[in-house]
Amino acid sequence: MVERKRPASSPPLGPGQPSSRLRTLGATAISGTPSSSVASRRVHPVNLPLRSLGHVAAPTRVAGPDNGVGSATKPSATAVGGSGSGLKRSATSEPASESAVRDRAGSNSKRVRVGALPPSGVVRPQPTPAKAIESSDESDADPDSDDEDGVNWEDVDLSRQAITDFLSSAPAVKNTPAPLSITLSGKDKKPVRTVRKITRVERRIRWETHKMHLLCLLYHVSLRNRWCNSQEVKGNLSSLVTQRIRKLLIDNPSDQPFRRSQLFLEGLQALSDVWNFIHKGGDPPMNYKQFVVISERCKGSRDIGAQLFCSMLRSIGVTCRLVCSLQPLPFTFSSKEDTLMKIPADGLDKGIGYISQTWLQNFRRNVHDFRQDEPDWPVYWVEAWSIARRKWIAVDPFATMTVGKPSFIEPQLRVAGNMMSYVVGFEDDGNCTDVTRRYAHAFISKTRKVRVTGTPAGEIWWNKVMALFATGAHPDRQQLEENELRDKTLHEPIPKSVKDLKGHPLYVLERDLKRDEALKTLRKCSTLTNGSGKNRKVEPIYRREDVIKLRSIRNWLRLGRTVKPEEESKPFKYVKAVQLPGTKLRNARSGLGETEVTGMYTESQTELYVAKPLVNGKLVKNKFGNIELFVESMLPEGAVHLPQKNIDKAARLLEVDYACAITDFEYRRLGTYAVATGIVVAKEYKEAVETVHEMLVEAQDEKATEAREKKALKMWRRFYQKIRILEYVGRIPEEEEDTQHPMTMKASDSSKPVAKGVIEIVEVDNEDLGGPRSGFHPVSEELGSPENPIKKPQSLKHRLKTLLASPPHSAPATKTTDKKTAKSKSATTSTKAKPKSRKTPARKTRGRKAVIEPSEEEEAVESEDTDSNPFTGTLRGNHRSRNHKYKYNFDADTDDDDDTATSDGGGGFVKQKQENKHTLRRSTRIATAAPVKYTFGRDDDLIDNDLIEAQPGLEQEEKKKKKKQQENNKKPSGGFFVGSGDSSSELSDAPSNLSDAEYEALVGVRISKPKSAFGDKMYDSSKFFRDGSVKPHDESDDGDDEDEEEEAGDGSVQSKSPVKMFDMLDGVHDNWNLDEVDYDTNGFGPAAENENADATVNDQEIAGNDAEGHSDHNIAAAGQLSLPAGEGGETAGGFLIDDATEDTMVDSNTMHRKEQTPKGDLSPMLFEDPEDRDDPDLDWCN
DNA sequence: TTGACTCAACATCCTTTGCTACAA
DNA sequence: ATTGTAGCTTTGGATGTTGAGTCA
Repeated sequence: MVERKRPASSPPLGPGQPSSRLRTLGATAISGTPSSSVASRRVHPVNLPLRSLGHVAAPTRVAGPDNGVGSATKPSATAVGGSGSGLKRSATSEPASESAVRDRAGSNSKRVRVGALPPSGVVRPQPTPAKAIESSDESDADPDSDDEDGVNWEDVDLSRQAITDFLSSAPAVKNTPAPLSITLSGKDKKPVRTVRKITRVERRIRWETHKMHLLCLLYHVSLRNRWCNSQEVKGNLSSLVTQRIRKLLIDNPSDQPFRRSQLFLEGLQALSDVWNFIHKGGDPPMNYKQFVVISERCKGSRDIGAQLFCSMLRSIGVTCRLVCSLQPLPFTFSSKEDTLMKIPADGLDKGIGYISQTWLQNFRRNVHDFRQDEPDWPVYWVEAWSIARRKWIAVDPFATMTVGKPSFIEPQLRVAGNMMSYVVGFEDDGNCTDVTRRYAHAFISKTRKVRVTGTPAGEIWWNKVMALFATGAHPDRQQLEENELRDKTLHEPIPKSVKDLKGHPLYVLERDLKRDEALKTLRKCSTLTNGSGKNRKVEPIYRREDVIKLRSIRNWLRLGRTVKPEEESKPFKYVKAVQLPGTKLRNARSGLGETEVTGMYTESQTELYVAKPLVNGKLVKNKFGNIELFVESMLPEGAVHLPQKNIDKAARLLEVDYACAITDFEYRRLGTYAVATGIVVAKEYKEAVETVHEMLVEAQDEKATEAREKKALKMWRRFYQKIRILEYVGRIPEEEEDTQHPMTMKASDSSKPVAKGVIEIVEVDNEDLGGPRSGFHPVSEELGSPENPIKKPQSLKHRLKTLLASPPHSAPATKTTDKKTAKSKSATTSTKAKPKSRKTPARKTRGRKAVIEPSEEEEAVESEDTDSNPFTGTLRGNHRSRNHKYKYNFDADTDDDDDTATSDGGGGFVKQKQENKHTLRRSTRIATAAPVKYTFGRDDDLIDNDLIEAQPGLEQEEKKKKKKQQENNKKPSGGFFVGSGDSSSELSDAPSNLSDAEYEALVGVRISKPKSAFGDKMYDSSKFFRDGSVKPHDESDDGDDEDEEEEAGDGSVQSKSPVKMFDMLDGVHDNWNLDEVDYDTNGFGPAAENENADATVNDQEIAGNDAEGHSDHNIAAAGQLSLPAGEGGETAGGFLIDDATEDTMVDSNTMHRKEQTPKGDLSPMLFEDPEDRDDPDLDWCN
């Protein structure tokens, strides 16, 4: 019935079973230690099948009509796990009565049915599977709580009888409809052998448990060793040592060494004979006091005896070690382990496939009551240092009763409860030494395999552990011992079995050679004879040192070596070729046949790879246009490897010959792909390329800094706005609420002020207050509604267009600007096609791709670019080409388009570099000043124009600023506009928690003083809101602008009667103005309306100037405008620079910046970024 | 009883130079 | 229209390892 074999009652596996003695003693250390927690984890899976049942585990296990295993096992497990106390009960009612199990199973019949579900593929109606599964899920709703609640693994009866009864019962299984017989009844077919699955998790658990147990045991021995040093204990024991024995043991340097050695051994033997009253059996866990008591009574186990023996030796001054053969739980799996139950390993319980009875018992039996008879081999003994022989003498006074015979101490077989795998000796100073090699007969071939040191990682771990206990107090002694142990290991006999030879570090069978291994010489050192009679086989055994590593040509190349030409036809051996599917496919496509075999070569058949040198200063690349550089020695002579990221951009910019350096390969689904790390260039270009690269990086950093500053400013701004709003709403006098105030409008959604609504406004607008126009916008724009999703990318565009069509105060300028922009765009488009018509720019190589040199045509285009007017379409039209050449990236480290890009001067590298250095230096300033100029809050094009417009002549500027200042004195300098001049004044004068100086301190930029955004015009907000909230337009426009998107998003409406906003602005009130006012509120006041008009002119002028020959109008413009500020400080030409000129300066800088940065980077920072809403960093602002 | 052998199930090694959608 | 880049998806056969089971 039971298909899965469970070994007949066999004693628990030796290796897995800790010594009872050690266990007893170790219980102190182990009980309640992680070991037990692991144990509980191991037991806990008993509960898991419940969950597994829902998944109906392993059909293969649920096999056959008489395949009781699958069905029986699982339901059993179910029952056990289902109750969570099933094993408990069976433990108490020993053996578990069949009826009890039946009852349990019967009461859980639903589960059992689920567990007995047919395997997948069997067409069989499943009785209420959902319910069943649900049921099982319910019952296993909280496996952890089960664990906590009560499955105490220590209470589980793991006796063989109980388990057998338990497993063989499970009547519910018998009563279960036989779904299993349908599918897998193979009549007389031999049942398929089921192989126990040992999952990786399970293996890992054992491995970790093993290590943990080792640590516990080590600590335990360490503790006992310390107790042995106790004066109390030593005092109790020293009286047992007779004078004769003392005389024998105490070294007399005047004697002959041999005699001294003999006397010492005699003394040890004599002392061993003193003590023979140690009883058999285990010791309960004890504390130090009990240990002292035992030392007085001299009654205890052999383990205690050995410890006291050690103490006794120390009491008379003999240097000795307390030696212990640690018995950790094994990490290996043995077929002789009595498997308790199989637990279906499904997706959830993967890894906990089996519970080993033996394994668990090893925990259980830590209790001294479970002690068995003493084995014949010790777990504790002593090593005494013979001064005369300069050697450690093993003394086992109680088990083997030997002195100086270490080979007697290892158990001959792996007897139950005593496997020698780790033998450690603790000296009186606590120094611990691993002395396993002294006692293990076959340390390399056998013992090594059951130690963690069998793997490199394990070796490292063990060395670390040993280092913890090492004092290094006696290096000479340690060195002597190490030599002795190494010598012993090297002289271990050659194994006489295939098993022991496998993986042996010194010897090898030819059959065990791996695919890429070979014997360089057939130097036989022994033979292995197998079988008898006609099956007798004799195999030669070779030395491992004769094994050499072979590699294919490609793999040697990976190591920087190439197969000698004369050896290529003579591989050391052939192996079957391995090709990836992708490679196969490629070969098939290209008509290449599959290679059947691969030649493998030894290192002696190879030589150092020497890359082809440069030819005429050009790198010799492979067919992919790259250079393979798996090791540095593969670098061509005269070339250098520049591994910096994205440095190829610099090389392309410089138009120097370079090649991507292929340093590795990635293996992916569809093939292997080269990994390029930097580039290879001729040495002479190194400095230039690196310099350019540094500049690119610098530009990138600037960009990042700018973004950071923007973000910081944004956060402060939101915070500041809210504070101001709060302050303001707290200050609005009752009478002022009669005014048509947007806030009150918003609160009441009518023109009637509602005093209490003010507070509500703040709350309602909580989210949107953080927006760029927080609280200063028409309600209709501020809040979205469920019907009107926030994100309406085109609405702003439309709005702006509307604005531009009939702006209240700067319509001509705006129109002009718009036209110009359109014209520019048009020109851009038309001229962009120009290079394309000539030739499509070569696509930038991407790592592995070959580098395509620019053609002459492109170069011609490039030269045209140089001559082109920076503000003409020609330039823009060639932009892509230049972009390809990274002309603009040089400055801004971006490849993005820039429609307002200006000429880079058209010079060569040096010139370009110098100019750009200047530019970069300026751009730093520009970057910091950039936030200020973004106060327009319009489309990028508009901004551009504004910025351009804002570069008037100084004279004009001066006048304008003066005028504006006057306006500022009259008008509210910030905040939104309200109908009442008084109230606006109230608002504008509202104290701010953040001064401009604070802003400056924060972001390191100079902030212009607030200006009036409205000039002399007074705005009637009631007009604005006369039709209630407005809904932003949602027209299909380009929608490119994120800011527009943002505006649209903010502009979503909660209004009941949305009206197209801009249609009713009457050219007086527009959102733009509101924006401006809002920005003014924050001290980022935009140019006044007149400015806009003037600026347009100035823009044209500047453009004209540029057209007349400014190679870098930015520099010119900036120089023109910024110099006074830089030199003259705050004033220049009699007006405040921070008020007006600085704005202008910023504008000019913005122009400059814009030409360097992609369009997207020009997002007005004072527009709320859509992402801000979800940005946790900004949450505190809300 | 032990070890060789086979089987089964995984784990690991070996291989060794794109494509596409989308955003700018 | 062009170009840069993120993301895709995680091969699959051979070999090696380990434990179960059988047999000599």
